[in-house]
Amino acid sequence: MSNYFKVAVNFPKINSVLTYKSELPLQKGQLVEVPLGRRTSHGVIIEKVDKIEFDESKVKAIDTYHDEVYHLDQLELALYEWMHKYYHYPLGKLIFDCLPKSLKRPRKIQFEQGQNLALPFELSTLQESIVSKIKEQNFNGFSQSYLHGVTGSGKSVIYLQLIKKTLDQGMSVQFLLPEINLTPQFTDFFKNYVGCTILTYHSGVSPSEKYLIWKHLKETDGPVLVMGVRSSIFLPIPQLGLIIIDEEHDQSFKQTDRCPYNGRDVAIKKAQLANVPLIMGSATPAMENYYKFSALDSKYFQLKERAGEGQFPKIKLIDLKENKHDEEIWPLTNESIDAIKEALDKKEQVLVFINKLGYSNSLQCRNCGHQFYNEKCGCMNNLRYFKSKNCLSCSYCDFVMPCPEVCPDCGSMTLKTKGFGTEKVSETLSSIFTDYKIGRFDRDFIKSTKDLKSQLTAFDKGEIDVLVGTQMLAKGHNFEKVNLVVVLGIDSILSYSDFRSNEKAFQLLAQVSGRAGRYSSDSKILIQTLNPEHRLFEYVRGENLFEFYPEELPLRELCSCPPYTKIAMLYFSSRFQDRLIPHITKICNALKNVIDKNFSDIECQGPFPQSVEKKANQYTWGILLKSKNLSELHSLLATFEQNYEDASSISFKIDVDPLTIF
DNA sequence: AGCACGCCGACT
DNA sequence: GTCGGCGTGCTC
Repeated sequence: MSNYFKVAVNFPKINSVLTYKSELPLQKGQLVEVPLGRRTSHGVIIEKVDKIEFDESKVKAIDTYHDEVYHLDQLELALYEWMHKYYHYPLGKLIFDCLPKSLKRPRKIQFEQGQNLALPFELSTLQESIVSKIKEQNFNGFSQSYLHGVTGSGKSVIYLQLIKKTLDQGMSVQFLLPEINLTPQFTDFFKNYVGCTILTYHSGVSPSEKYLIWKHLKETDGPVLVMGVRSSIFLPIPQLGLIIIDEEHDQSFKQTDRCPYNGRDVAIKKAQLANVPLIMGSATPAMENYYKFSALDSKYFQLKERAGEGQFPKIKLIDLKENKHDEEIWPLTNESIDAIKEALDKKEQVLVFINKLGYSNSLQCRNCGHQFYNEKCGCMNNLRYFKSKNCLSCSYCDFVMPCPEVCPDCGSMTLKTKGFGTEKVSETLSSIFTDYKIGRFDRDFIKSTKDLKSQLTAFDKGEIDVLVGTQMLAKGHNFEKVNLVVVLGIDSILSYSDFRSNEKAFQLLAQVSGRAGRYSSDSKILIQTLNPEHRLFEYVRGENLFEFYPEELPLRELCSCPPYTKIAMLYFSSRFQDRLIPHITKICNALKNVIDKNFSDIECQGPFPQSVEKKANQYTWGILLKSKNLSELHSLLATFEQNYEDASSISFKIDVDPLTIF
């Protein structure tokens, strides 16, 4: 007499839960191997069922047991099931996307142990009062608290106190943070002052280490502190007692490939399912969270002052309209150069921030005007020029070609560069400040955690005087001798037309300005812009950071955008534009029909092409769904999935809570 | 996603 | 003739 089991199988159809039979006493959450079509696949036992509602002869038998390290517990299974429903993503595929590779022969590793030192300073009155309010009011089962505090206001110290309280009760803490924040500087702070095992989990951790971390967590009861990026939310933490999400607003919490989940929102759900408190923090909260928390007195805490002697930097805007082009120093201005010179004379260090990689945005023939596109992937965007690697590369896929010596059209020898990136700026600075060392800090220059550490160490030791970098530079690092930050190329960010672009530009500028004057009372930010009257610049200064939100919220309400509505995108992709457009048009019309009849709260816009319509030889178009009512949105998406008929060579993807709608 | 079947053009 | 390109269909 065999039993029937529902098994979530690793394949990409929305109904990836299939029924199998077995004589074995299989447990919920157990990993198994099952026959699927003409092959075998991985699966997870979801539940035992007594009856099946279809032809018995079709049911196949479960093959074998699988790795016990990944045996899912009740909480893990519930979390995956919630994600499956919320993100409309196949359950089986979701689970196997989230679990690391199973290894037969992992190499040994040593886990780090906290030093349990006493704090060498006392908490401020404000910090102390926030800690005790959270402990008293929000530490009893699931609750959410928010720390809205400027850079340097001591959010970390508050986290630390709450971590210690949790560990003292024999419970573990899960600490989530953006990839780039996982620098030794940041983690060492916690390693010094807690007494338990500390596990760090990020993209630099090898499959072998990931496997062993998982195994360790499954086998231990002892309280641990896990500090990790987005994907660490899936770790099976023993005796979970607290979840913290630092830099909650950061875009890297959102996964862009596979299941487009937001690690922050999954973490909130996890805290709720595990019935533990959750703390979020940021200097520049996501609009959604400001909206949700700012009216909740007992859960929302503002820290408006820097804790140490550090003062907010002064903001100085340099109007590029008044600065004539000077080939020698372009893209910098005389004013920036003078300020950098002054700082270097004082033996201080300088950060220069640009949001672009490489040497120039594009190359163009001076003679015939020929431009270089990525013909292979088909997108009509210019290839970026990288001087030291002497190549042209596509910003949207991995296409790279060697830089041509002459124009392929007319044979002319002179190719001119247009626009600039980190490489160009560091070259210009090197030619001006010949006695100083100019360093770079971007994805192109820093490939690994090792590179990151060594570049930061070099800067700390003063081996580098000016550090030129992208976003990577803007997050989390504390530089003692930096009192000047120069910001270039911000105009291209201000001119995006997404509903979130103000928020993004604001967060970026605020973060960049948070890098200066952490330990000084005299620091400044120079921003080169064609648009110095832009209202965003008003809010970037520390004491004004809080004013951005009440100004921005009404605009969101006016355009029916989040946080006032929930949105989802439906993306359709194909190699054939002439099949894609009629198909998505038909789908969109059908959707609008259904919405008219049954979903009065939903608004449907589109179809429209993605901002880069063709990428890696695939055309992509989208449909936008907006709703004041989340459950209606989900029920429409579910209806769509059930009734959608596959069309040949067209794939589709659902993105719930997309970060961008173009 | 795999994996096989089947249909068509190209080449020993 | 048959090798292999890829379009199509199915997975308890």
